[in-house]
Amino acid sequence: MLQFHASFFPDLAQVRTARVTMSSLEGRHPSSAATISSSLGDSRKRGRPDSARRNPRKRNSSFADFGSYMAEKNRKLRDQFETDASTSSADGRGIFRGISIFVDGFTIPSSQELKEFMLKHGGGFVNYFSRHTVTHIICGNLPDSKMKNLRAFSRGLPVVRPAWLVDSIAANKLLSWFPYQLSDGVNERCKQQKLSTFFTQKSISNSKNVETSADQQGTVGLEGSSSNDEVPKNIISYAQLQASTDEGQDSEEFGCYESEIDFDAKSVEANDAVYAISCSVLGAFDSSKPHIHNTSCCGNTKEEILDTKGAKASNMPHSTLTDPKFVENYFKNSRLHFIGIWRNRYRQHFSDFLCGAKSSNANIDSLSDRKKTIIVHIDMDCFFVSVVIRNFRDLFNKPVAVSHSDSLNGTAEISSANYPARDYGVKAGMFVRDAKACCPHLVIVPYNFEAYEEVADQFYSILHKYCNKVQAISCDEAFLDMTECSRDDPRKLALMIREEISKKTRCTASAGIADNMLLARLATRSAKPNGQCFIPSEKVRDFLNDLPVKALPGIGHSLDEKLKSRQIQSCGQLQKISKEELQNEFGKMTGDMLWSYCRGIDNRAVKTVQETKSVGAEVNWGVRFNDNTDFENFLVNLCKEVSLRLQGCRVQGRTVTLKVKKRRKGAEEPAKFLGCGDCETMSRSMTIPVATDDLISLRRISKQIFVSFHIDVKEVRGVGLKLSRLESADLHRKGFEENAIKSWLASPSEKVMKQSNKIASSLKKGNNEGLPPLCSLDVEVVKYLPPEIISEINDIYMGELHHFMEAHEDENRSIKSCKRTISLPEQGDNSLASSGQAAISDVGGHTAYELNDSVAGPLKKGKLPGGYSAVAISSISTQRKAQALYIGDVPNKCNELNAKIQCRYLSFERYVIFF
DNA sequence: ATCCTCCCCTAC
DNA sequence: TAAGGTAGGGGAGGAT
Repeated sequence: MLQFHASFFPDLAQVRTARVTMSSLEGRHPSSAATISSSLGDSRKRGRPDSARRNPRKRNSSFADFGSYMAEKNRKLRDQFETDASTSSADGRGIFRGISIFVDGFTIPSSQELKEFMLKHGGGFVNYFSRHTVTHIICGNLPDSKMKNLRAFSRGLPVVRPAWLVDSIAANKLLSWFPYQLSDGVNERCKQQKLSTFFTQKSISNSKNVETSADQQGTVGLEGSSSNDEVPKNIISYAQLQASTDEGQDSEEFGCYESEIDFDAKSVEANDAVYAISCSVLGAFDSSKPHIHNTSCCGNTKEEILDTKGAKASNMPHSTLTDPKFVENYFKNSRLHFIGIWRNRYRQHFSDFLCGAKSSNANIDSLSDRKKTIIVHIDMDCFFVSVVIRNFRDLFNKPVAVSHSDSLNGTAEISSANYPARDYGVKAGMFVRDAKACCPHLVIVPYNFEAYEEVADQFYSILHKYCNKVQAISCDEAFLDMTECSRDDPRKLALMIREEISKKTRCTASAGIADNMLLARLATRSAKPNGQCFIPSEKVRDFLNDLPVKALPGIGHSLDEKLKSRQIQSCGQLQKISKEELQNEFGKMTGDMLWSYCRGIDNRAVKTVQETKSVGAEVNWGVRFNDNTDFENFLVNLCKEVSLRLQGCRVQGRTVTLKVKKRRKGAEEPAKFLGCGDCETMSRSMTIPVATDDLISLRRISKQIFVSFHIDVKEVRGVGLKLSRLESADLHRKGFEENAIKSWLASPSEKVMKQSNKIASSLKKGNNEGLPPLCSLDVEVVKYLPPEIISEINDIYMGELHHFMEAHEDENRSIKSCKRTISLPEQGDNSLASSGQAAISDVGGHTAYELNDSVAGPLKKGKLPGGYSAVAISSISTQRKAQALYIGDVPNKCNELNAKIQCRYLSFERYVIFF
């Protein structure tokens, strides 16, 4: 049985249905329909009980450390900023004293540079527009429509070109801004202000933006706009939005609604007090300053505007054919990219917390002796929409969705839709045209990625304050292990957390509380939107019985279809199938998961730290190539991106995987503009013995793999590059530098060492100056290189390499006949057995083992330099002797033959092979 | 038996 | 116009 507690929303007088979804931050697969509904009432004027007003974090709580830590961190940041500002302005002449700018859109100099100018010369700079703090708006180019909107909300503030600041600095005095003001150049034919003006504008009329009369300024305000009557119902102007929020600014309480669902009402009778809070606590909270909220950094007061931060005006064309910076621009604007990389960002941002909580993983892994866990799952409600409209109360009960474009016939995708929009059937992943067909008055708002980050940071700061075992699932979703907080009722804690989230972010969150992660997550699903649900263990069976299998995490479209074809739709039905049957049908692990999950069994522990196993980048939109040059340019940029991400994570990878989407034969142009359409996906990987993050290596390897696909570049619709088998870059570099070069090359003469370094560095620079003479090349190394590399080297030697190799063919044959090979030893293996599988090490019939005792010694003892578990061996043909070159860690059980061959290639790649 | 590659599926 | 990514996990099948 479900007991529903009242929920409140100031503008909703009618009873609403709380829809249930799997997630608030939807992917492309729409979630299932509602299964549980709750009635939500109106409580516009309801005050909060005292218990809810008090500081949610007890002073003596075990979480105090985290709260204090966060507060201290913020304070330090603020101090740092203020110190910077005061120091800087002391140096400057203070010509901008009293001036505070807000930079809108792209400018030259950049926003960052302008900020530095202001700081240096005693002025102020705000990231978010506020009429209270900004004195001048600085703007480069803006389309007419946006200019008009800008004027509307600027309410008479000067909108000035950046040249005003630059010239003032040059003149060493504050010049009049008047000659620098931007004309709005409003097109008289275009009287309607539309929300669409917030989206990318193609035509930017810069030439118009000069010399305008002062009385235009400030007269295009919303209120005075005669065009308002002409605005269609489904289009709301930015200025209207602004005005509407202004009205509410000083008047009423800022409300939100909340539903509290307790799966078992009886079981919590003893906790009536808790539920008394839950009934009303979120009914309303003070919002006397609804537009002003403290931010987590710098302590600046920000006032946010519904702006196009996420869909910043740009007139760049957007496909690989037309935009040389396509990869970069693409990722800046991709919502899926934002979602995808968010966890990495979180790891960096909250690394202090993560380090502090590192040990918690180990402590809870042993399931047998641990006490019953209490898990809380928290998920923000329709995050992408909520964040964008959080300061626009009038939009709360209107259907709103987030998308890149509001073009009526467009194929832009809906990323997130609020509940009123969902009531019309608007779903994430829909094209805007279809969404508008469902809901003609749907309001489309642009992304605001900066705001998402800001709110996500606030969200996690709050979570860390209450709990030290937080597993981040995404920017808007997390698990908390509350087992150690048992002295507080977890339901009460969940409520306090949600209340604080609502207060701080103006967005609502839902929570699920249960014994394990699976049930907590399912509980949240029942509680949405803006509610919480507790599932006591004795009610799990009832809860699950009729639950659709699709609702279980891990069961997606494919598995759901397979189960449907076997007449299994609910967890109750799935429970009737034996584990063996499920394992036979779906594989061991999947079968096990199905069997456990449909019974509510989940032994996963909340993991505060998760190891990165792969890093990659992929683009499957806007990808079109005319020729190989196009493709290669794109691939280089993709490699750059991956290389940077690897460096950002301080890891390097050994396995490089290239994935290419190729237009399927006969496939038509995709319905989606510049989409990839119907494709075949091809993927191939190459494993190298030494991990890399090097752009040149990635470029070479990825190109080599692509060549092996034999695809016409005109057919390519998507490309992805990923590195796995990651190793720590720091450890790798340390091992490489300290053990390899120094230890192995220290023994030869200084001369050799110097020569080696010279070659290495010249190769790194990409020139061939200082390359060894052709006759010093080890043909045995070169011939194992991929053909395109051979070709490249051949070019370096002006075509002489091929002749050289041919000339040595006979000699090579004779050498082969007497070649011996070595194998990499197994751990603890004392012998270096001859495998006969590949010729790797020698030119003169000697193996590394025989030649170099400094290698053989440690190997024999099973003890390797630098604590590494194995060595890779390559050849050095200097003085026609083979030597072993220690190049790093090779996994114990790697494919030896493969490793040897690739080792040669890689050695060359990494320029540590010295001829 | 174990590992590897190439997929596919899933969640966000 | 429009930004269809990222990463983890597991299964199938082949190599060793």
